[in-house]
Amino acid sequence: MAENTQHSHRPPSVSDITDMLAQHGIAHTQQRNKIAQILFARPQHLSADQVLERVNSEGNIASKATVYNTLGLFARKGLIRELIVDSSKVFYDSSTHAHHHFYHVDTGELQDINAQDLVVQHLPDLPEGSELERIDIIVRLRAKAE
Amino acid sequence: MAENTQHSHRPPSVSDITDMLAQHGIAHTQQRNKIAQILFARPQHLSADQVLERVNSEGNIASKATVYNTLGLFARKGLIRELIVDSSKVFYDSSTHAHHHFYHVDTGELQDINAQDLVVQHLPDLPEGSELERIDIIVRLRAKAE
DNA sequence: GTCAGTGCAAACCCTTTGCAGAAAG
DNA sequence: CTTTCTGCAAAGGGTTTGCACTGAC
Repeated sequence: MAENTQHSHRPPSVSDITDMLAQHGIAHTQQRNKIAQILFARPQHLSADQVLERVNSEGNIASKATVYNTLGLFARKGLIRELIVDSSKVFYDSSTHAHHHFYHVDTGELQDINAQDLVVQHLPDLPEGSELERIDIIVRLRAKAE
Repeated sequence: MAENTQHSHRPPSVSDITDMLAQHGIAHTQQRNKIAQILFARPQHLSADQVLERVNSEGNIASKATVYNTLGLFARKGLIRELIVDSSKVFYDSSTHAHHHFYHVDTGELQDINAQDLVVQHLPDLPEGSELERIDIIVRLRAKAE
């Protein structure tokens, strides 16, 4: 049974990937499969450039345009999450469940914070006519100056 | 007495601006003064482009390079705060006191949330060797689909 | 055969930089 | 005078796009 999802911490099988794409209404192609395999190998935060590099690390699988287009598609379809943390590039998070992030400003490294470890006490009333999309919490860290 | 600061909600006078720059170790020039006047006229969130436009709305005061350089300088010196909210551009917040933001994803509009209206219940232990720089909370909103 | 997906290169846009000239003290 | 700041234009870097080609049903 193909019950792995992007929430699992075990690498999904090829058929899990196929199912995952299908469930989100995404046609599967060689390139999309490979990109999904890389993303969902484990919970991680990758830039488009890093994905491109890994996709083609063992042969030419996908072009830059396809990687960008595919990451955008996956994000729109809810398979992955765009993280806006750094003004110079976007990161893609292969975990979409509610959680937050440490961001090491010196290294550019991202690290998960479990949702239950960082709870918002009381959300203020939302402005008229708007509804909540999501709450992003970024805890910015720097190397400790001893 | 020039007691207005960027925390005030009353537009600071010219001499307040001069003092503010001096207190942050920034030499004052015609361009920097004008940019500061625009930023601190009221608490607001402006992109570099918006600042550029306003600076030159009544005559050529500063070039694009100067506006970018000055905003970067002000942010490094702590007069203003860089907001990373949108992958396409940086916003500068003329309020540096602790507070958070609503972000209307449809319109790109930013709105303040008072720090006391959105409290983090318990911060998880920070990773070894790191110290807190700051916590950014962005409440992303979309137009309500009625 | 049809239509969606892909690849390439060029375009884009925000931002940064190099360097010569201007301004401030 | 000397040093810092400014302006211009060009370069930079991540991302998007136009369009012809490919490939899957």
